[in-house]
Amino acid sequence: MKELTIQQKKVLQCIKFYIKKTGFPPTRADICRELGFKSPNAAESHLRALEKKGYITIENGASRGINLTENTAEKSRTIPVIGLVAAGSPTLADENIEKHIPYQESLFLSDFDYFLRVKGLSMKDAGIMEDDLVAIKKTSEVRNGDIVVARIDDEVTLKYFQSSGNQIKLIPANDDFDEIYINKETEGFFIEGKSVGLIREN
Amino acid sequence: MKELTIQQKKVLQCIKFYIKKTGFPPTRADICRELGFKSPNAAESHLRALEKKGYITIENGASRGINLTENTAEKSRTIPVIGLVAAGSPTLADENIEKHIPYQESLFLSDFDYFLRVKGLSMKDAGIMEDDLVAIKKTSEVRNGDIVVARIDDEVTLKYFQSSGNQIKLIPANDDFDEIYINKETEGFFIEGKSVGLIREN
DNA sequence: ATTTATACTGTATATATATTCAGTAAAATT
DNA sequence: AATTTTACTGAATATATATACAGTATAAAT
Repeated sequence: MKELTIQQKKVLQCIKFYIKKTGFPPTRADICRELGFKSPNAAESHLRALEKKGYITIENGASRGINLTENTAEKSRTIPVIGLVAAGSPTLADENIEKHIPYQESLFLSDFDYFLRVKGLSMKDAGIMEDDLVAIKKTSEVRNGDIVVARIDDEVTLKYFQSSGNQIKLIPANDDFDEIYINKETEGFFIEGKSVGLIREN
Repeated sequence: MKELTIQQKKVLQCIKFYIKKTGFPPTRADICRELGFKSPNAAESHLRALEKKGYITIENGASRGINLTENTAEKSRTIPVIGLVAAGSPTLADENIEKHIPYQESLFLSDFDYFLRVKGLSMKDAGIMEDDLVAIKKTSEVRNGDIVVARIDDEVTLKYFQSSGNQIKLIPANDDFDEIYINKETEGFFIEGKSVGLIREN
């Protein structure tokens, strides 16, 4: 989608805000009032620019006939689901994104950046099963006991985090798996984020 | 909230549908067209009735100045969280509702009626831990292998469902718990619903 | 028994609103 | 260097729209 100018962004924001506040779109005059324009044609031409760039549609002849385009409307944002593949980091790169699912703000207590699709049963005693979606917040600030997404070179795993001094222990929640010991300064080691919630689709 | 008449419901539905379709509310004339009225005053008086009963607000003088009230708008519905208490059934009675949380339609593949707050670890090997929220769809049509909410008199439990002939087996996912055997015709036995998903807040 | 609410038709109208036309000026693109 | 886009003011206007007023008729509430 074509980039918007600063003014066009302001007008678009104004429309979104107006709809949120009142439940219906603004008139040209409303936009002028909100943004300090003195001519309705200022609003009109911005609207036509937004239409041309595909951010809104305008129903000609109808009052308040502004409609936000699907990608413009924030009604239900979507969040990416990333597959936990043994080799390759869970970045937000397109090739790793499985799909997008709608989500509600405040679904979990903390906000988060993506869902990780769990492979394997290394965390089964923590109630994390194959194909579960773990909500991950991107951060490297984690505490002992947190369930973290750790990357060692190209290997990515979900484990309990435990550090003492310079040593870090990555503990699975399954007796069939072994603990992993790493030094904080080990090259190629990185904490991608931590789990803040979980969703399972039966 | 005061009950609506059949016609008023139709008008309200018409408004919702119009907004969904176009992105902005209808005019009086639009409503007349949709519902076959011949006078704009037919729409006008219905709108005033809906306003009086609290389903919409109308901004006087503004075109398309209709705003759906919070409880009317389905933007983000909330769904009740019911505590799974050993004695007492998970009905939607107010006294059993812990809180309401916002949820997004299509969060899970199937729709559901409430969240059940899990107590105990009888389903831990199925990845269902204490305090998890299990999305429950109210139904008595369940299949073998489904995780169901079963009620025996006042006792409510979450278990795997397994039936053969007239006998029903309720199987826990934890070796420390015993299976429960019941006859289909046993008095006081009832399937409240089945699990269609799970949410965990860390 | 009387009032109020429901459920409309039909006409009329003030005004809210989209939209066009005529300009000015700076910035970006070709 | 010429053209297009951006970013407005200012005025004018056809029409889209809310809304009031005058009726008719039935059902529900007080």
